[in-house]
Amino acid sequence: MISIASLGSERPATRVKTTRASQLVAIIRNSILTGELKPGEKVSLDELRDIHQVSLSPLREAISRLVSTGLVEMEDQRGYRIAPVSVENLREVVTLRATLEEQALRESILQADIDWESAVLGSLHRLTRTISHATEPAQPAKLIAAKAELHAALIANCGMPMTIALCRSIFDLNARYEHQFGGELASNRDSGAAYASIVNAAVSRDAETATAMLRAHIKRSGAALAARLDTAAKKTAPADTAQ
Amino acid sequence: MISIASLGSERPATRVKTTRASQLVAIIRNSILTGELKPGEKVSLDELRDIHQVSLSPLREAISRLVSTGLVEMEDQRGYRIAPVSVENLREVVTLRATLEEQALRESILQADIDWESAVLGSLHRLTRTISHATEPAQPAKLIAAKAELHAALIANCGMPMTIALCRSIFDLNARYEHQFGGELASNRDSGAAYASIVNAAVSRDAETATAMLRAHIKRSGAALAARLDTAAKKTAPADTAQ
DNA sequence: CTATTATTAAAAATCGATTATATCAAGAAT
DNA sequence: ATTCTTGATATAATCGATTTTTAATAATAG
Repeated sequence: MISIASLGSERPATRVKTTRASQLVAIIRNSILTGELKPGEKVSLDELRDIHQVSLSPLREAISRLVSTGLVEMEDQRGYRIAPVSVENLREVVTLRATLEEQALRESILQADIDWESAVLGSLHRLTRTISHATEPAQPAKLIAAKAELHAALIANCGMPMTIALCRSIFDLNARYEHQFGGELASNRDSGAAYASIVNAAVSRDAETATAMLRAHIKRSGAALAARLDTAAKKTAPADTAQ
Repeated sequence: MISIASLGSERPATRVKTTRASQLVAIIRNSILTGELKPGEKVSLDELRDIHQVSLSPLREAISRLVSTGLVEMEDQRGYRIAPVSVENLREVVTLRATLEEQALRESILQADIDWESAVLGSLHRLTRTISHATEPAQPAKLIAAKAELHAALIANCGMPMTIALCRSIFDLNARYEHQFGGELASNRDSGAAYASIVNAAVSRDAETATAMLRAHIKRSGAALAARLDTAAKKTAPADTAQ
């Protein structure tokens, strides 16, 4: 039954309506992940208000939600700042990722069904194609998005909603470091093979192999990021004591 | 160099000034933990606004922060509700607690120093005395607070701030179930002994024993809660299909 | 000249009111 | 009688302005 009213321009067919706060969360999150908003930088609410043409209420709401993901930090009466990056933070992020994703993947495999396997293989395919198409090193965003999708697909079947949300947040924290160091094709092709092995073990319902390889992969890529972060830090500030 | 100024009363060791939003977080969190605000219940912002005599801005801010701890759930355009309780949720909470606290405790022990050991033993003492004083079964709040303090002390030395914050949030989610089922003295005395063993292993820097016992303790008390939750659910709604 | 206190400008927090959305109830049409 | 539409009401989301707090600067006493 299609009514006249539903054909009007007032209401779009699909439910695209969302709150300003939710839209802002997505936009600002992306700005942080891409480094447009730099780590450690103070968040100027006035400035963001101007840029996105919104009032303070939804903006505060959005920032508040980003605080809960760890991308933004707050201090009472002193406002917000983009969460800083550091080797210590990266280490913790990698440790948490390894632990939580391992546990979630194991549970996903235990409850494996055809829908889940299909989704995982689909995500692997997208990632593989994204890697082979990525001859441009200047476009890491799509690659990271494809990785995010695969990681999410792997753990989606674990039946633990909080764990899934946590893994997503922590993946974002990790992604910020990956964005910072651009796309290095060599390591990407390596990780493509690694992902294929992990997925293969997962759909074969070999939980031990799959979780061990996932953990190893997270640790390995984390170590590579840490090494690059360390050299970058030494280059930009060889003997920095102030600030 | 100790200046006169630093000896004045101007600067307290901890920050005493807080925002209304932060005060509300503490108050409402407590209302949820004690069950005053019931699981699954819709959060009436107007009502809370009336009760606490504040405007919507700090109230929304506070609720928003509680969403990030998992105590409150939100849906766009449809407001907030107190996170419901369920055996599935309890299982996930216990799983997450066991995993995260185990990892954090191991790291704490690896970096052990005298300050940390002293704080842990202090917290154990407080918990022990709280248990022995708790002849009133109607006062589980103090007991839970003492447990929270000890758990926090155990992992405080791990050097992973996000993990510490996560553990605190998840402990709260677990505490809600404990509040629901009051203080059962027998199990409390048992857990007193268990805690003593854990602390003993921890300060002896026996990470393997300490973490294994902590994990076992979390799982065991979680299983006890699950059993009681299950019987309670069957009692109140033997054949509940609606709602 | 240094250190403390007063002044002021910027930013955060909060408020009261407005706008948009969803839920519920009643009536009309099939 | 049941379903659909329409209107009324309640609640969520947002706005612009006000109050409070902090940070920076100037003034002053030692």
